[in-house]
Amino acid sequence: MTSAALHPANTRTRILDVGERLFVKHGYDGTSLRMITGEAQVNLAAVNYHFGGKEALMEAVLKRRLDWLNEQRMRVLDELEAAGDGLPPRPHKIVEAFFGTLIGMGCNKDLGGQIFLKLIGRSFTSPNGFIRALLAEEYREVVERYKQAFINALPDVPRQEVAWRFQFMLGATAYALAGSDFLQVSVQFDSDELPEEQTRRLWSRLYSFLVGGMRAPIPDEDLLPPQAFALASTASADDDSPPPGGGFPP
Amino acid sequence: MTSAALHPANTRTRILDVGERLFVKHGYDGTSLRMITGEAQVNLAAVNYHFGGKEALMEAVLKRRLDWLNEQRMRVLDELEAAGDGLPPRPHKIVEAFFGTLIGMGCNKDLGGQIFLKLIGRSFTSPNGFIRALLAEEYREVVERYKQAFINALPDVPRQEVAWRFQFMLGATAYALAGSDFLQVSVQFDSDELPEEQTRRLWSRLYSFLVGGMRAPIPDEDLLPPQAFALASTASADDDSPPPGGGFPP
DNA sequence: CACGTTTTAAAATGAACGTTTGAATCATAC
DNA sequence: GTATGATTCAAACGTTCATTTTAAAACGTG
Repeated sequence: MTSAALHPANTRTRILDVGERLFVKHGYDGTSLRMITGEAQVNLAAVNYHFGGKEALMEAVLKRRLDWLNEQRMRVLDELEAAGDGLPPRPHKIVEAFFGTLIGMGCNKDLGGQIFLKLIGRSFTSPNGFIRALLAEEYREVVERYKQAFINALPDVPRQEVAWRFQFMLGATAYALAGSDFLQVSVQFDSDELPEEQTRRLWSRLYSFLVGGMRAPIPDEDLLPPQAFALASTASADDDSPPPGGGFPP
Repeated sequence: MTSAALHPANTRTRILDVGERLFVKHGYDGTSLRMITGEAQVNLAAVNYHFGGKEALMEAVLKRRLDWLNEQRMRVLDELEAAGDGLPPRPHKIVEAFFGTLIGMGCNKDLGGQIFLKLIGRSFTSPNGFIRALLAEEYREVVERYKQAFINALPDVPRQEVAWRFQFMLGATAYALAGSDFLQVSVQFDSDELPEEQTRRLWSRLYSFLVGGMRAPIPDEDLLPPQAFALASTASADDDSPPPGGGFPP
């Protein structure tokens, strides 16, 4: 008799919750089914029974949140366009609709909270192809619609440019969410601050940064990169000499 | 006799080159020493002999590029400050110095090219603690100096704000470099374009986005996030009902 | 040529991995 | 009470992993 009574939910949900947390902490490859089932206090075979395998579990973990998120995003954009009397929504409102909806999930434990924000932030650059493929498929419809909304809202900006800036915004957001140690070095957290309060501060700052980037002047096509581009002479990156004595080899 | 004559360099460098490429393709956890030594056509034990182990190999792969990159960054900022007659460099020149130096490496095969850009882009959010710790240590000095340069260049922007925007810029850059499939869906590449040309176009677009974000108005502290924040009623993310018939369980 | 460094080869270690299996257990309806 | 289907369980499967240990072979250099 394992003490399942201590836990809030059934086996399936417990696996999803623990899996979500451990996939964030150690990555997909770095998380074993034994770690998950051990912490969730369920049997090892339960994952295969309920989901069919490790990949299918990851898929279920992601879809549980993404389905809700993308429905919400569609609904918010619906309302935005309905309120405009035929006029396209302003760019900053579209930014708010797409990214604000995501960040908002960080304040709601029932929606995964900050754990899910980290998971989604890291999944975009996962080395596992099936994760990126799943995300691309889950996001395709929503991204297509929002991209069109941006294009309509910014008639003077070339379509290509809009697509790139969407990409940059996604990156700045995903990266801020992924929350590396790096951030904690470079940015001083008020350590006794609630996560929800942290998330709100993050949002106000991210929001103005994204809108600022989205409204930037169209880049000069002929802009030349700095001197570092295409320099070949000063580079001696390969070190063919043997390692210094005392280190390896022994 | 394995055909070592086909390869351009010695064992050490061949391991570093193949390791760099495979760590990008499959991630650190997803790359085995057998994959590396097999593709590099060196003995399995060579990694342990030359580097001491898998982690030490990853460390060597990263340091080979980062040492050069950070020296270059220091040098460029030196020149920028020397040319200013006591005046602090303009913000957009600092952006160019920090991120342009990085992007420029993508055009130089001897410096790792786009492979290294992807590696560094993904390493920041790696689930492996020692990788993030290594990056934090390698970047500490340079980031501290550039952050101070930004603060001097933007006397009206609070220090905290500068740190956050630095973080956002890093994210947008790292994410653009990590180059998920997502980007290739959302952005149409001219497929017969040279990687160097791609990198130059990326830079001009990224540059204007970053500068635009850096110059955005200071965010309103009391900005309230959209309706998605702290909503709890409509959420029913947990599905405790058994899976539908036909799927799992069998 | 001789010597120390580097590379190769093959084998073995112990641990951890995802997955499978068949029996035991539980809840529920007859 | 017992039959039934869903769930949980302990145990084992075969594979792969990083690492270590042998030893001999190839190499560059004084």
